[in-house]
Amino acid sequence: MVVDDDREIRVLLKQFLSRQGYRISTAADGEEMNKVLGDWQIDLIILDLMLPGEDGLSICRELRKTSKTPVVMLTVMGEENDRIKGFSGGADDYIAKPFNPHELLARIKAVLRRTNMVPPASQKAYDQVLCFDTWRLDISERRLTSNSGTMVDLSTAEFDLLAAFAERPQQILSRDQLLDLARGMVEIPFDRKIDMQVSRLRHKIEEDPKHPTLIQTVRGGGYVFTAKVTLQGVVE
Amino acid sequence: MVVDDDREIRVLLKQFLSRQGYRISTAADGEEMNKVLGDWQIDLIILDLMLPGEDGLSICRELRKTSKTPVVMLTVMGEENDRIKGFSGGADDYIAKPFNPHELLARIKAVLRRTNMVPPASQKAYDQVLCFDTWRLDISERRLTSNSGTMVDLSTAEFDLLAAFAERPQQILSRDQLLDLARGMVEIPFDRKIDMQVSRLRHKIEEDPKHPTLIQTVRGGGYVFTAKVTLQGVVE
DNA sequence: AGTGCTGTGTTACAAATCGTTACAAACTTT
DNA sequence: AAAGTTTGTAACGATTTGTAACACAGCACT
Repeated sequence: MVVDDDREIRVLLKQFLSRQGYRISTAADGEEMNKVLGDWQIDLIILDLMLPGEDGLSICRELRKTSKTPVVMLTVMGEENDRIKGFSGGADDYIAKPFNPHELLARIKAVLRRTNMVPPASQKAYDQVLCFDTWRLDISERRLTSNSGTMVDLSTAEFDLLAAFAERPQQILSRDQLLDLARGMVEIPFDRKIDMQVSRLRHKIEEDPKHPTLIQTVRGGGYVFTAKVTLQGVVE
Repeated sequence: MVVDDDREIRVLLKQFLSRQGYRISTAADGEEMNKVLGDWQIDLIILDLMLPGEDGLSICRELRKTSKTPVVMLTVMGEENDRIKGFSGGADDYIAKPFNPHELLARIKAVLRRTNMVPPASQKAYDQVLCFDTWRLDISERRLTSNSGTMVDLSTAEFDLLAAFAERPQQILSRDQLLDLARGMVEIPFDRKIDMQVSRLRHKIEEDPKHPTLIQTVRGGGYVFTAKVTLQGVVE
């Protein structure tokens, strides 16, 4: 369960973690959280420290009196005191916003393992290879190769951006969405980070970066990955 | 968690108990122990009675004021008074040095059972050989061999790091997590230990350490073991 | 068609992060 | 005790990422 007053975070975490095989409930505050807890068996709670009304820390403390459900606390970057307080409130782990969803996933898995709960099905979800144009993008091996077999060095940001695109072809993705999907970050006004990364990625994968065919610009809207993407599962 | 000023005991107990399926943090004195307790959920503390600075007995008494974490006290052979003092300080059990690690394990299990905590899954899970790329990693024999049968010398740290990776493939592991998983240590700010160990390990297992395919860097996130890992169980 | 405004692409450079080298300290083996 | 090995630290180099500024493209209005 994801407890955060920021609707965008709730929606995006639900989408991301659902794709990893988890079933996600969401709540905007402590009251809603307790209602969900009353109705559903919850294996782990991702709880924002800064909530309106009752804050995450006291919610966590109250929860600890009656429940052993593991808690991963979302804090504000750099607040070491909040981190320590989170643990003293009974949290099992913490992660600072802005965060990379993959790191959150790793922490969730670690916490569940620590509490002897079985992660969802397997890592098969990660054994996917996405094929487009003359490229093969291996998500679990974090590798891009051309059809002829030669590997292209992609930086962390470039790989994550390309993965976000390839997983959602033919959808216009705003800069805000791309930042969140690829980097787990929140956009600030007039932010040009994504434009820079798109330009760099185009230089690595487009035949003619000045006239891109894979990643196309939607003026005022963001970018769209227009390549036809096919999923090539790896047979075991 | 193992609290003992004797580094040898810390390392050996960590290795032995890790092989039994426990995750071990270590501390050299009470101050370090409290730091670890502030950051991590600890199920049981193995605490040496004779510590520099504040002794184990008073550490245990202080701990008992704020925590129910079970404590197994390490005492000196023949000190009946220490044994009695240990219990009066709140220890849950004691064992005299020099001790048989298997007896310590039995006492740990007994204490955990008494406090209704479930030990981790069976130790069968640890009689395992993990295969990836052209390598075979034997966890219980602590050995890495190539598919052609030649052995590679790995130092303790290198082996533990590789095991941590191979047991959690496709998951981004932060430096903090790696330090904990592989070394039972807590990261200090701007710590580069893991980076150094990763570099050394890459030189031993990667085909081209400058363009690593097994251990990949996630900038700002840590490292991820992207090799496909298969479990080859050892037939009993 | 011309003009002005807004949005995007690119370049240059600075900042941040990670990889490597060298060497010292700690540990292990002979 | 000496030699060998492992680990950690500091500093420098390499790579990645972000920012700012300028150039160019697209769109709306006249």
